[in-house]
Amino acid sequence: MSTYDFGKIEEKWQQYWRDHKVYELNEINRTPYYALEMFPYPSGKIHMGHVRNYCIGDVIARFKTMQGFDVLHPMGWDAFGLPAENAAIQHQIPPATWTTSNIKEMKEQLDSLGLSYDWSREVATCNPDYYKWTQWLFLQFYHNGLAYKKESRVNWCPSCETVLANEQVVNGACERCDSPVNKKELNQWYFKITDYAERLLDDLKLLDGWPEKVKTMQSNWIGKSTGADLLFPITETEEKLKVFTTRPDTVFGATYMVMAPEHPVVGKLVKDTEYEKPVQDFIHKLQHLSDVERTSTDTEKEGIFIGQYCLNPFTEEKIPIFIANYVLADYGTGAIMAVPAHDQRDLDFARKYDIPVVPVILPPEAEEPFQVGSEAYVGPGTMINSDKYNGFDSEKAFEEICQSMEAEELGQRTTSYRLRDWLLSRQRYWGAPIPVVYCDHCGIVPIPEKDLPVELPLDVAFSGKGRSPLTTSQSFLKTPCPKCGEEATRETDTMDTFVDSSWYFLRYTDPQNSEKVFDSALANQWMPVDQYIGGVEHAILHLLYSRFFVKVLKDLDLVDFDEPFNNLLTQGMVLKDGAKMSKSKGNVVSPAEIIETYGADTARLFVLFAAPPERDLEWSDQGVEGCFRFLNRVWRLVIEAVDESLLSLEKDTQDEDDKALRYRTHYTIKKVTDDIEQRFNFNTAISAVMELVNELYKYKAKDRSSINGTLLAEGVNNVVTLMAPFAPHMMEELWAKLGHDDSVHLIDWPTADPSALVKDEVEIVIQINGKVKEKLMVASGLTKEETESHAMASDKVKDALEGLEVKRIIVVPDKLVNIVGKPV
RNA sequence: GCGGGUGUGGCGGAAUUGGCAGACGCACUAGACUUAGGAUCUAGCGGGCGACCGUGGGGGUUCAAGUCCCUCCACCCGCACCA
Repeated sequence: MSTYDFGKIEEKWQQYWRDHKVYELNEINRTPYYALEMFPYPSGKIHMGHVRNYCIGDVIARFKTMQGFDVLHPMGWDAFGLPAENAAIQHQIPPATWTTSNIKEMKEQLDSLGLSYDWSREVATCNPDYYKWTQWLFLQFYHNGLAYKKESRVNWCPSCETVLANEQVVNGACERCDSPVNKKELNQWYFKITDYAERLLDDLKLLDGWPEKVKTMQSNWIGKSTGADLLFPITETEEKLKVFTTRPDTVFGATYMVMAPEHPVVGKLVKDTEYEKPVQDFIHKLQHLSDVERTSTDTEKEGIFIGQYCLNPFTEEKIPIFIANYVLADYGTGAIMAVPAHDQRDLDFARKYDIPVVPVILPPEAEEPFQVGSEAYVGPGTMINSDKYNGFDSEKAFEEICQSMEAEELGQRTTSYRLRDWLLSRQRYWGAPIPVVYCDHCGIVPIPEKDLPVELPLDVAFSGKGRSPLTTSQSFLKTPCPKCGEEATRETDTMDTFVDSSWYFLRYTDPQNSEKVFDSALANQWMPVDQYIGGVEHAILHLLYSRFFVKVLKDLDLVDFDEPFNNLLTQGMVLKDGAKMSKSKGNVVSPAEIIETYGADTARLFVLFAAPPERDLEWSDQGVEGCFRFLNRVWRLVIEAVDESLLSLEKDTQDEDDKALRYRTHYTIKKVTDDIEQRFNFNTAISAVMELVNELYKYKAKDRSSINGTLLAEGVNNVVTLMAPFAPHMMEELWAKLGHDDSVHLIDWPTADPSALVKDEVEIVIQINGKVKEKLMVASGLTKEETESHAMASDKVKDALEGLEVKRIIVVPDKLVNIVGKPV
């Protein structure tokens, strides 16, 4: 008997699929289905997270193909980014060389898993024929007022004289030279994603196929809050301080003001006063802290009075202005009215600096006089200490105060979003150059479309120091102004790699188009993506940016849909010993080694079997062994059945065993189909096939005369068919051994015969007071009354009811009877 | 801090709509075959002698709770320049 030689089989079928272009898609004849997995950053080697992600996608793609769809299943490379530039600095390898060789290596590893990609559509974001269109899209944003420049702060290493990514800042110090990191103001490009905040929020309700948790996270990230902008006159100046508050109803309790230390007006207010020096010292001290650290409640609230006062227009009282660490410049107006009685952060601050705390809302069960304790009251209630609004319900006061404030031009109702505009400038080399020049005469001039792409130059130095390698390239830096022809300077910043990945799924629909970003008809035909699969760590940024891009493209009439991804599956992490696999923890399992030892089919089966896709997966070497054993069991089942000529045995009658086998076969078809299609529960799909295999072994072991070859063949063929998406190489081989001459991946997915699923008898459970006392086999489909009389007729039940008075009987037909009894 | 999630045998997990907790697999134990077994096959496998007890802890709703409600605890992930 032939043994399972996975190495040979996998190589053979991968070759076959390539030679026969099994997964290349040219014209569409059937219903289109777009299956997409998040493309990887080409770090050089695939890790188990990739294996998991791509195996999930591959099962879906193969399954949908067998169900009769024309499936688009492409792969590519998110190829720009920081690691390539680090490699260039460390080893003096050009980023392009490093990236290209990584792509080659990773592609071989992906192929070794037997994934059904249409490689003819491969894209890499670092190729000029891709980033040409990234630049083109930037220009469309620019021309439509969606790209603009403003000052923004970056992490700055004074020793390397370079900008650092958050990731490169370790405990406030530069990861390379350990110097303390500063902040520096730079003029940078932004996309106006905030213009789309409302639509990005609203359209979440179109996304029925997204996990609730991802929608919630996006909604919270956008962070819509309604409230009011209020104007507080600053005494002794003509200035007014604008604050955003979600609680205009608490304005009578505002006893001080706080501005963000970076607020542009702060400098003006303290200029040439005794407060100037301490304020500047305070600002300096905050510089190395991140927003998370600054606003953490673990961090003590700290602030400083800046020597100025505001007039609270409602109470007419003079209240002091502070700057403090807990107010952020980017949110709202960068300044708040502080109401210590009704905001915990304000209360903590007020207590520390001895500022009056005036309650203005009485909690429902509290009584006057009301004292604020250590906790601020943030709920609704009855207005107090609020002049003519006293006694109002706080929600009503909210409305009245807003109206009065608008009438007296003291402010207006507004909506504020936590979402900030998208900063896309990166002071890096390995990214798509931002296609603009700066001309002394004409200012900012976009590169004309015909001159795209603006290619990355090769005459650059990688030192890890200085503003960006691009500033060292003379061939790149100077160029004639497209408008006036005078010498101008190119923008040396490149784009955030999230820009590249916000539209790659559109390029796959028309990857070789050299005339257009993509053909709209093709995009409209394939998009939205039917199933998108990737890590939950992308739940916010990548997915939000992609949604934003599609909405802009819709407004530009390039596409006719609103959302990029109809269905989203977020897979969990791969863990070992309870922790994420990482080099530093030394708990990495290399996919290549697993494939070498057990074959790709075993590796695939394990990552799909060990946990449902949404949950974290705990790696287990022994679990891998188990999957390998199961595949061997399938192999022997088929080979033995063929070798012993069992599949052609004839038998006219059908006995109980035959019926049971047929039921099991069709039950498994239904179960596997449902599990893949409706729940993505590949683990339970696989375990259902395991059960069928166990049944088939038992059946096969019977005397030859009692074996129905047709039913056995039906079972065996279905095992191979149902397993085809999971273990594609072995099933292809077994399919051939079963005498078929077509590819198992191109046959029709089986459907269960409903007649085989009808059961004559069912087991019902009899409970007394919720405890199981008896199990009975009864005919299926009985009425409640019939079921109840079966239950009451049981001797065990009669015994158990001894001394009990029956109060109630609950009957769930075909399932359960619960008799509620009470001691007499 | 803010936001999201998870918690079931020795382990990974199953229980899809509130209806038999522990499917399937791993590990383990015993046996068979065998020169040998890290192959394969057979049987057992939550705890307790038992009545019973068991789904992170406590409380509740219900004839019935892993599933619904309240509360507490533990752990994990994201936080805008990693991708």
